[in-house]
Amino acid sequence: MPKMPKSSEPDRQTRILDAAESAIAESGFAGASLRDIVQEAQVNLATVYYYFGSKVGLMEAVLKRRFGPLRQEHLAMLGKFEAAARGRPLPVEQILEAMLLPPLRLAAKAPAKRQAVTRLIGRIVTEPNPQIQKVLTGQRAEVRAAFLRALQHSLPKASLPALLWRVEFVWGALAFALCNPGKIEIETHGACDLTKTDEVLAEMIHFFSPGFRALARNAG
Amino acid sequence: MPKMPKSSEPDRQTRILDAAESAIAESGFAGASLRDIVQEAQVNLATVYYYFGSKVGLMEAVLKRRFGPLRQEHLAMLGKFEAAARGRPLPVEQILEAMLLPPLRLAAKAPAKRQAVTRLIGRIVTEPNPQIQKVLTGQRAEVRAAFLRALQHSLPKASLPALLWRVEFVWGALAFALCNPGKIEIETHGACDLTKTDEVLAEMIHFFSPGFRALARNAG
DNA sequence: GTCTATAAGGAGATAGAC
DNA sequence: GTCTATCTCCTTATAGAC
Repeated sequence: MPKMPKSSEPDRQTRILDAAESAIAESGFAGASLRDIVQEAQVNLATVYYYFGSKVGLMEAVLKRRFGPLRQEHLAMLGKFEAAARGRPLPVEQILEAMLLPPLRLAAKAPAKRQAVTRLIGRIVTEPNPQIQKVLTGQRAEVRAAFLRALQHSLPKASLPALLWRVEFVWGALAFALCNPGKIEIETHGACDLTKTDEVLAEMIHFFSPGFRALARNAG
Repeated sequence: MPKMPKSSEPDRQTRILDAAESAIAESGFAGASLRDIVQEAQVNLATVYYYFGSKVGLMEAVLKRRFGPLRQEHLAMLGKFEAAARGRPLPVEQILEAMLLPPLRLAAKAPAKRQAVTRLIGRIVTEPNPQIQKVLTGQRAEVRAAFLRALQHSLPKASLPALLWRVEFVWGALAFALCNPGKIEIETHGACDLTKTDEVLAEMIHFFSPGFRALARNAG
């Protein structure tokens, strides 16, 4: 049975992953240095190599820790809705909720970690490095395919490119909102608050669903 | 009269800016190294310091070269539509066109530079470094304010937060689509092609305008 | 598992010759 | 304006003691 320290700090691997997440958020994957990371995590430099093998290994572990569970939540939520619908098409509002709510919940975490988690999303989205991308493209494709299937079922008259573009646009709006934590709040003088998950979710669903429903009428 | 070499390569400053743009696209602001940049630009390391003073100075120059003109195009296009409307509210489709077309045009540049330019947009969007952000926040605020005014004029019943969120969502969808050049094309097996500016513009306008128009009816 | 010590090279920046 | 040479510090990574 692994140790569970009664109080204070998490174990070394977790501290390293947390620190790495912060460093990536601040400086990107290439700019994040192991020395900054081990200082913040209060571990020795060699500890990183013992647990993660290399810098790339650590980066991959950082991504897997967050995005593995996220993928599962996406598929689980969509599956729950589909099971309840018993083969009938889902309303686009439900499909959007299954797309948006898991990442919004992830972003509503404890304030100390919130900025690191959300900015990590932004760093990934814009990272062309193949070694980093490879960790995520597989599961991204799986999640996108699931949502695309649901949308095609609900909007049979819509063309495939129209749906593909719209899925990209929704991901983009979400990623952009998430990866600028604090900035949107400041620039809108508090009118927009990303931590109010329910409000943001409602706003996004109200904004996007008419654009999807328009595809039900004409061939899009 | 400054030299204009008859053929071949642009001048040193331009070569450095181009190379820096590529390096930022690949590795981010922190990860881009001057040594990689000068090698690609085929200039001596000291040349960077002669023309740009420091790494930060070079980064700022890279941003200003692209985003100064972009801001002007945004305001010019919106102003043109508003002049033609003579005080009457603009259709949301026109406001969206003025938001979307200038960046889409920028992204449709010569193939060699296209990826660097579009990924630069992504890198900026996700960069929390204050020194980098400071270069852009001012003009971003000006452009956003202009579009917000136009939207409030066209949709007087809409609440301010509803409009602010929607503007963020549109920017996000655009930035996300732009900063993944090539990836969307591949993942959709060619169904989505970012270089077809007119198609992408039409797709985005069709997707977003119903969500704005919905605000004309109810208080959003 | 955790540490010290160190290798081997890359980083930004500058002085000074031409 | 352009270049060489160099300073100083930081980088990833590893060998080996405990």
